[in-house]
Amino acid sequence: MDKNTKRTPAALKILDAASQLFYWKGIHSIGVETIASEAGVTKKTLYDRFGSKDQLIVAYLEERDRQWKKHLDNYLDRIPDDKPLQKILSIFDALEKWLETNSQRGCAFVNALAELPEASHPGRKVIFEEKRWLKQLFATFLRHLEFDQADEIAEKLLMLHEGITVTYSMNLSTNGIASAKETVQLILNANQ
Amino acid sequence: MDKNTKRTPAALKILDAASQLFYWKGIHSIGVETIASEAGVTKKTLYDRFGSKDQLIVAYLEERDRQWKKHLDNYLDRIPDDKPLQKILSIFDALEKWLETNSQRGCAFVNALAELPEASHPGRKVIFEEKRWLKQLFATFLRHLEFDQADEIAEKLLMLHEGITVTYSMNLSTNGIASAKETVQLILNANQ
DNA sequence: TTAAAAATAAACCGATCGGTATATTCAATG
DNA sequence: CATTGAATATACCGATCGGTTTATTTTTAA
Repeated sequence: MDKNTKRTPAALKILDAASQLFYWKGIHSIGVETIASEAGVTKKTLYDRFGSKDQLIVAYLEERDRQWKKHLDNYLDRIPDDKPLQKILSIFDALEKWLETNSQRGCAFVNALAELPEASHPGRKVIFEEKRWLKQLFATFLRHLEFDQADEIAEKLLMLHEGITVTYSMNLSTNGIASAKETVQLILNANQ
Repeated sequence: MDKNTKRTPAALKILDAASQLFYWKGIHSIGVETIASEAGVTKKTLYDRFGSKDQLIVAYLEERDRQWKKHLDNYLDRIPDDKPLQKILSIFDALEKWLETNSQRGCAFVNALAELPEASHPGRKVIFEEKRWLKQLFATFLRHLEFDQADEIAEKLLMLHEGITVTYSMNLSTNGIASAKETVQLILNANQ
């Protein structure tokens, strides 16, 4: 957000176009030429603002991260801080809505990781950090609930989170994510 | 396998090289030139045997499917047919070993789907069919166990299966897949 | 108002992409 | 032994890749 206010109008259009194209068509199948023309902008402008395709990829991932966290906050903020159980459940509600509106092609981070095998690519840091962050968010709420082994349970919840996303994108979750939420309840009940 | 016995030696070398390169480097970042040279073979031979890169991609996915099912059978065959519960659990044991030895970079099918956005690409059929098959395998064993709603529970198990794979590839499953197996037990106990 | 930053326009670069052509050699089988 | 399928070697194709260059115009702030 701080980062976005300092972006020029053309940079915003580029990031917008790149986000859609990268997500829906894949990172490597889309060329900078396509992104520039889709954004109604010159390739020169793209390179002046972002430096390289790799840096644009990083910006795309960071922006996706920002949007997901903003979306998630809309859900978390409605739950009072003394209801950590409901906070956890609301993460899955947020995910459900997110999948319906922004993620018909699966998790942008998982997909991007598939296309970024080089250990040194800076985009990978963004991806790993995003998942680690979510796991820690689960763990924090679990600790408030005074669960033993908060980290272990957080791991299970994260697994579910990722599993839903994959199956949803393959049209294998026939009941929306209701199945997943039942399993969440099961895990929480079992360890309390 | 029937398909593999009729493959020429060069075709086998090509498929072998392509499988490794596609899985570890991604489908679009690897060119046919690289595959041919890695296989110690001419590009002409590659095109004589596989026709196009897209058809080679399909062959790669079919071969991966064959190998996973063969690996899985090694586990399932050890369990007698009148123990469907243990059959289900052995699927997750098979997955654990599979992840350790063949899947450090996540699920080949999920990754490939990320790179094949076009609805008409024949590789997508292979991918969807693989997941649908696994879900049905779960459902079959659950029906033998006389579970109500075998399909719904199969869905939950598939979610776990996919979730493990994702978190494993991101080094987020600190206890191997022990956490996942606990959740499997939880699901099975809850619905019996 | 004026100077700097941002954006346009368009040509250009070497490298690589997937795929083809032609001509030659090798290996197996009837 | 002859035929045929498989493989090699190599040059080539147009298209596209990510990225650069130069020159000009527009926008924005001090």
